[in-house]
Amino acid sequence: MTIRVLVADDQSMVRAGFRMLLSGEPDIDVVAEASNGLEAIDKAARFDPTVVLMDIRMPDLDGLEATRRILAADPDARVLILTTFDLDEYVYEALRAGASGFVLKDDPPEQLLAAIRTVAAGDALLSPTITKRVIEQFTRIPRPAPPKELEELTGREREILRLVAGGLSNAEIAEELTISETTVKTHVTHILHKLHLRDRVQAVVLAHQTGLFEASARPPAV
Amino acid sequence: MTIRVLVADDQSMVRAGFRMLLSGEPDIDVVAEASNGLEAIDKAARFDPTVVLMDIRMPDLDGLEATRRILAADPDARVLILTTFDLDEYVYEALRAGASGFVLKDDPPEQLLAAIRTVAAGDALLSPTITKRVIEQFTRIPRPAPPKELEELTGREREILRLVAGGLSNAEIAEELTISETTVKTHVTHILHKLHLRDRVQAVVLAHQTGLFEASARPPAV
DNA sequence: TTCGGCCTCCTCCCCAGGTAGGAGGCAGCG
DNA sequence: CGCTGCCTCCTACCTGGGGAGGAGGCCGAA
Repeated sequence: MTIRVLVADDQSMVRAGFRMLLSGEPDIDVVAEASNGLEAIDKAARFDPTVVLMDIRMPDLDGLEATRRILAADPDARVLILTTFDLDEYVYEALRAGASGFVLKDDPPEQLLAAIRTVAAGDALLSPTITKRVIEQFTRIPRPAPPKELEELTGREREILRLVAGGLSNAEIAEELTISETTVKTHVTHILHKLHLRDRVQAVVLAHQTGLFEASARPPAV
Repeated sequence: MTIRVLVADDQSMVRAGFRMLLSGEPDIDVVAEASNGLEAIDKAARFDPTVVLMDIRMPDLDGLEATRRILAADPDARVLILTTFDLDEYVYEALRAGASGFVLKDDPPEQLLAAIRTVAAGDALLSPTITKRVIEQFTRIPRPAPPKELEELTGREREILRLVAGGLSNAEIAEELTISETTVKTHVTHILHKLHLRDRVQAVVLAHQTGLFEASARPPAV
């Protein structure tokens, strides 16, 4: 099964470069090109590529917004962001927009190919320099002292609170912990009562002010 | 310049496997082995390896604590964490402990080799499946990296956002600013769209993480 | 003057989230 | 043994919040 690629970049030289690079790979086909965001959305819909290689800086509509819209239309679409600059803000933006990966145009060709295959396989990938920064972001932590009332929470409740503080909905939390949404609601209700809070929004505020969120950001449980 | 590797894993078969795998690489030498955390710390100090391949589950002292201590002794040390299960909830803890990367033992050999070289070069790396999870975690949560969109907010919108971040309901905000609740809703809707957020909960998370919520610290009444 | 951005307010509609109340399973403890 | 706390899940109900869409007034820039 060949990997169908859409190349979206406003510079024709870059597109040509990718065509050239990818033409040497038997398992990868470039099925379309786009020179701006709007075109990318259109072609993505019409050619249904396995992977969209997306530049960020493009006329008409930038790659980030284009990514958002493509993902909105087809949540299963995979977008691999290409960029020349390794500016942080774009990374976070891109990830939040739903991109599956982020590579630099001057990464070595084998890395680019590997990235395309990785993303096509449904995994995610960041180029190493980017990974490093993401990890650094992720890692730095403050930690004040928690109010004693927090201690009245059971282990499970604290776990739930952490996820609530991460901005997750009850449904997402349920999926995360593989329990029913009803159960999540029960826990949330108990948390609110114990902490004398009105709604989850206040719980988020409290969690962040006590540093509980940063202190214990937890991974998804697959 | 060859890459000097220390392999720390309690299973001798795993150590042997790595010796075998790495012996085929001219630029990589296994200079020492350790079968538990304490030994790993000791050998790391004595052999000064370029990269430490570290298992998490080990007797005496687990890989996370060993990583912390090695990093404490030598901040430039590079530790690449190995794990068997990709459900390992220790990913984040490992990163926080200062590990440079995280790979699965059953990743394809080329990936493992690439990981070692990447880490040796001073970059960071997560295996694709792990990256995917980190990203998922990362994306549903509005993240730091002050989104430039924050600047696109009008003065009024920012004012509203601050109050939202304080845990106030729309009605309370309306009263606070002596405008109608409808107007507040309109502003909130605009804020969410501009920042690409789903609901006010995520807005609160974002506001707190970007430090936007400084002055008007009005915690939810205990 | 016209145009666009901002602030204000409205209606109609839907759903996620919170409340109330109950219930079964399980483990630890006196 | 029975009691208690925790986790799990359920139904039924109501409301706050968010989406969509429209609208009028004010002000500064072109």
